[in-house]
Amino acid sequence: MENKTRAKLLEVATELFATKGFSAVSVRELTIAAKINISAISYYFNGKEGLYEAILKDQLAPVLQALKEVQHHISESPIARLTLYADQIAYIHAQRPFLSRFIYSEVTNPTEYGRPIIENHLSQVYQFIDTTLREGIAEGSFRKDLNVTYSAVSLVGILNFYFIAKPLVYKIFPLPEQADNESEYVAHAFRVYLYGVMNSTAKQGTT
Amino acid sequence: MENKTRAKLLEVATELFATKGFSAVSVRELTIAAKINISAISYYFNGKEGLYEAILKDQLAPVLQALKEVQHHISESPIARLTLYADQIAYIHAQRPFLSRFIYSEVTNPTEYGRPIIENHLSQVYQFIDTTLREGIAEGSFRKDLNVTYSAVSLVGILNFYFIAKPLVYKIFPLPEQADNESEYVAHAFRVYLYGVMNSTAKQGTT
DNA sequence: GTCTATATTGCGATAGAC
DNA sequence: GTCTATCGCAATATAGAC
Repeated sequence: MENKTRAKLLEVATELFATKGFSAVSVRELTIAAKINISAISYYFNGKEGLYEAILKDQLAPVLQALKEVQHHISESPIARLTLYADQIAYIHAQRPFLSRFIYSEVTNPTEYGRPIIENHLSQVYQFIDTTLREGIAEGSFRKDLNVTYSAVSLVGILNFYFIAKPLVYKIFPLPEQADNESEYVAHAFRVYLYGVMNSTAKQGTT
Repeated sequence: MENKTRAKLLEVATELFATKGFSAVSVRELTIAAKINISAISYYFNGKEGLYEAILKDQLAPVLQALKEVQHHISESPIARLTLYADQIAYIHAQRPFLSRFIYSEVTNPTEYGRPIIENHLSQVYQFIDTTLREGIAEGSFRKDLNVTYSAVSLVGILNFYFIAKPLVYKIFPLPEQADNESEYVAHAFRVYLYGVMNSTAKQGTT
């Protein structure tokens, strides 16, 4: 029970920053929503920016973790490694429903603090995909006429876009909200992508 | 020479709103950057919000136009229609380098004014893709085990993500900035997608 | 650790002179 | 159509009482 105020503030601020963006949220709004005193933000986080930084760091922690995890599987095949990456994306986004909003916010409208962090994260992701695609091409699994950079962007786009578009998509196509559609979508999208980049002579065994 | 002030304001505000987001831009910042008087915003656009609305409307106009254009080609094959759509995306984004930022901003952190507009636009896009994919499946061009909703999201994701990630990608992989990489990317991504959703028995004639 | 009260700054908007 | 001056308000932050 030590830090109920701090915890409540983090919880409320995560949702508000995610949905409205950093600048559109005021500290008053935060403290009213969290039902805490206005001075608590300075007390615990040294101001609004400190609070945002703490939240961003917390949100991105599992992404860094996942990247390290994937790096430990260099011995596996390129396709297996990309599959592992896709699985982790589904898992992480299922755990953190606001993560994609923070990332997209920082990509489209970077904050001073967030920009270098996001750049570093995405850079690592692209390096990993780039390397893995090159190996897959050399190995003969992927088509050799692929532009590796473009293919890397395509993979990130096809896997991640769902998480930001989700509320909109469910508004347009009222599907049954089921338990684990994150991983269902990612599996589906990853299959489309794999079929799209694979060498046509080797097109089996991916379901 | 009638409206140099108004035009300059629109130009500067488009870039600033696109890169920083609506709330993070102040009217003072705008008028200093445009070297105009602070009262011009109210005079021409009835305030900051009116200015943003005018810009958003202007940015989205070609998207609506493109959707109407595509609807006129119902007689063509599903693949031809999706190809036409992809071509138009490349063309529109090449013409409007800030468009993707406005769209992503409104999707991740909607403004009061922008939300319904963007929802309507994306709804039309998804309806079009949904319908076209269903036809393609019925016709036998696309795999019949596709989840149509997921496949629609995947197409939008794979085609559009590049435009928002572009500055970051060029930072990570310093490629030669060439004239028309928008349509080059879209063509590449669309090919990957098509290979991914097509019926494997019909896999030729798409290059 | 929580509160009130307040300092300070910047915000968006506009009245009214030119 | 452009300007200066200023209004009213909300922003973040903090000093100091409890």
